[in-house]
Amino acid sequence: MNRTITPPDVVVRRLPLYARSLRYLLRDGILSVSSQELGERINVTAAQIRKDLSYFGEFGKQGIGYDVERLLNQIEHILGIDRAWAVALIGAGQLGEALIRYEGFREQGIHIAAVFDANTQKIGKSVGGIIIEHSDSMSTVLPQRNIQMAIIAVPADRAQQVANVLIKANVRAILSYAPTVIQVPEGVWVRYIDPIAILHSMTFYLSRDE
Amino acid sequence: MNRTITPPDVVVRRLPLYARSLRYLLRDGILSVSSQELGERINVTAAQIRKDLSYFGEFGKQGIGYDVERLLNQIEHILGIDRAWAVALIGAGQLGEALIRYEGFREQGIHIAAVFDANTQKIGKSVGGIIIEHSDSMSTVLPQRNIQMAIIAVPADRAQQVANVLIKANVRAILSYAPTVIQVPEGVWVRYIDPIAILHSMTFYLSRDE
DNA sequence: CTCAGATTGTGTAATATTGCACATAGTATT
DNA sequence: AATACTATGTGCAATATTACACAATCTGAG
Repeated sequence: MNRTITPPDVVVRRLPLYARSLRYLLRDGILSVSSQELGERINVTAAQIRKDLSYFGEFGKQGIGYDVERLLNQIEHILGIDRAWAVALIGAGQLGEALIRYEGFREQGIHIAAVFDANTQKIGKSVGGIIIEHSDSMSTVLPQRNIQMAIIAVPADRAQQVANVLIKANVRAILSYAPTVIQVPEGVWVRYIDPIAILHSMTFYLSRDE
Repeated sequence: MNRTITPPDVVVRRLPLYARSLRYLLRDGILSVSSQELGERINVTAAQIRKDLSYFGEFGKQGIGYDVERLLNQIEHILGIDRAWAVALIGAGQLGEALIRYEGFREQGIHIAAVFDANTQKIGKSVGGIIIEHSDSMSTVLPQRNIQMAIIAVPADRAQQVANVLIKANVRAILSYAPTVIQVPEGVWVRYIDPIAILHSMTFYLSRDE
């Protein structure tokens, strides 16, 4: 029985994809789905889906499959996304502004609750209904608003300093758009969005066979 | 000897990180680096770096380490990023515009050579010096300009259709920002940028210990 | 020219991840 | 109530990835 051991991170990373696919099924009025069908939609084998889910419990019915709405609710509960999360955004440049205006975050329970920038010109300015605050106020504002998650959208050479402040202010999950690896202590999670690295890894295959 | 077998994709994905770190070292005037030092900067073990590189050749000197500039050049050559790549961008919305204006792409040899949108209101408009063209012209324009790589920045429900057209037009590498899995035939590479999925996978750990 | 110190490249072991395949259990049909 | 289907949950096998550890090799000092 898998349920007794902690799920590998690869499994945790797939759960949001399962959840999203189930949301689309639900929207399309599909009430029931098999691991086979779900897998075909997201290019994951049926066995993998079943095994992944087995880390958290038994959610299907033999001979039938999964109740879409029920499984979605269960996964959302497992991930803790059955509630909204307050997130801080650091860096209100081109990218930062685009992120603030992106509707997808709020729709999926990601609530940008604070925006910080180091440029005094920008402080007090409102973007998408949110007032930009000065970076120096991070360490007081973050604990006040109980923010545990942050998005870094500053230049690479400032990312580590920003992360250090975040960590001191008890932020424990960071999504960084800065093209540099951030050092964090045990217990803090960092993930990266790195389009250039992705494109550069694909050029390998394009170069190869031509 | 590793060099005789094709490198696993995990290895290929790490190469751009090695390259970037080397670029930073070079910029800082550091001429030589050991696998140990390089690894500490990007949180990869020294053995992993050495083994990864061994898929492509021998680049270091025993007792010394690696010549930063030389290794960087070699990796850039392996990845095929020692030249510029023409990339198409599909979708000139909020996100698309931010991507066009992002300097990082051009600096790293990613040359946005065409921008398409389905909205006739936007056609002919110039963004960041590039004229937006109509999506219908993709199938003729892409082969003309010999574009093999594309970035999808359209809503989820249009992503698959766009991908289909791209593939017909011989695009073989796709970076998609749309929150949905795209089906592609053998020989076409797809990767995703999915900040919501990333944040949702981190909330798992935050929920867990509180 | 020899020795000490450093660091690579890699065979092999260890670990992690994925996939197979089947007993089990549910539904539908007759 | 028996049979035929279907699809789950999971033990185990297969594969993939990472880490270890050491012989080989380079440099520099004396």
